[in-house]
Amino acid sequence: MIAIGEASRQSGVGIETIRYYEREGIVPKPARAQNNRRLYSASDVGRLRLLKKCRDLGFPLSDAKALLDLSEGGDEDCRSVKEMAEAHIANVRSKIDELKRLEGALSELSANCETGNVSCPMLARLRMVEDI
Amino acid sequence: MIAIGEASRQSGVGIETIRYYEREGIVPKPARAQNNRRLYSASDVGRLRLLKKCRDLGFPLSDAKALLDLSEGGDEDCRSVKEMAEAHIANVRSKIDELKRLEGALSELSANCETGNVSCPMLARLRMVEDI
DNA sequence: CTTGATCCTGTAGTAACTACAGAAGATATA
DNA sequence: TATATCTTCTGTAGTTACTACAGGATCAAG
Repeated sequence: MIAIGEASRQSGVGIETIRYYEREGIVPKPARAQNNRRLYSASDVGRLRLLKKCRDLGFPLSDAKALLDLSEGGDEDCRSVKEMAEAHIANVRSKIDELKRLEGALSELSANCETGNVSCPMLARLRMVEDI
Repeated sequence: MIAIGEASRQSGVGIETIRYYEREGIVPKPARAQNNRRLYSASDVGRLRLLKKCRDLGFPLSDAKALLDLSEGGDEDCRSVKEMAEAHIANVRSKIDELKRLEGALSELSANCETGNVSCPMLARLRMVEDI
């Protein structure tokens, strides 16, 4: 059983975030030592690591929690996992598209901007762009 | 001079958001009718549209405000505009990369998940992934 | 025994909105 | 004219997912 700092190091989840997950009921309340400090087991750390991975993959915390619950439940309903993942993939793809268009628009704007100009043509363009 | 609902329609900025921008000092306080309702001019709407564009391009509100101020100021300092845009482009590019890796990881996970399975292999994988 | 690291609880702040509640005025229809 | 439905007003609180204190207790090392 390890303290919260070590659990944070091993899981990659910040100390304050671990306590926040506990407050929100995302993870169960951990054991406590006589001195009232939180004590984490290997499986507690495992839970935190799974949460971290889901969050890094961009799942909202609510989905991450659902995934965690499924993974605890034993009778994991594969369909809902797959559905969640696929909805999320679609999401990610449209975000990529959006950002690509954005990148194009921005670099075009920036290219037209000669450093040193007093009246900035980039702002002028910005005022007119319709096709973002 | 138009009411806030019409200004919202013409600018694409939500009514509550317009009032929020006003509270935060992002846009100047508009004129008021005798009945105390806000009245917007064409240039008020123009300001809102510029803000909308900046926000759609992903600039944080603080940058959007700076851009707006520059565009009002007449003596627009082109350099700071260009710098802002370029910092933002770098940002956008790294976000795209991140999302692409993410998309790969997710679709690999999802592909390994046969709908109907009781014990979901995707969750098993999720528990092990290191290379996000 | 003192220093510094770690931990505790509880509260408040962050970004950028969004969503009410409750009241007043405006517009359209019967 | 009465009624009903919109739109707007102010002010406050909620959202997401943390992050940052403040003020105090405890622990480990020298």
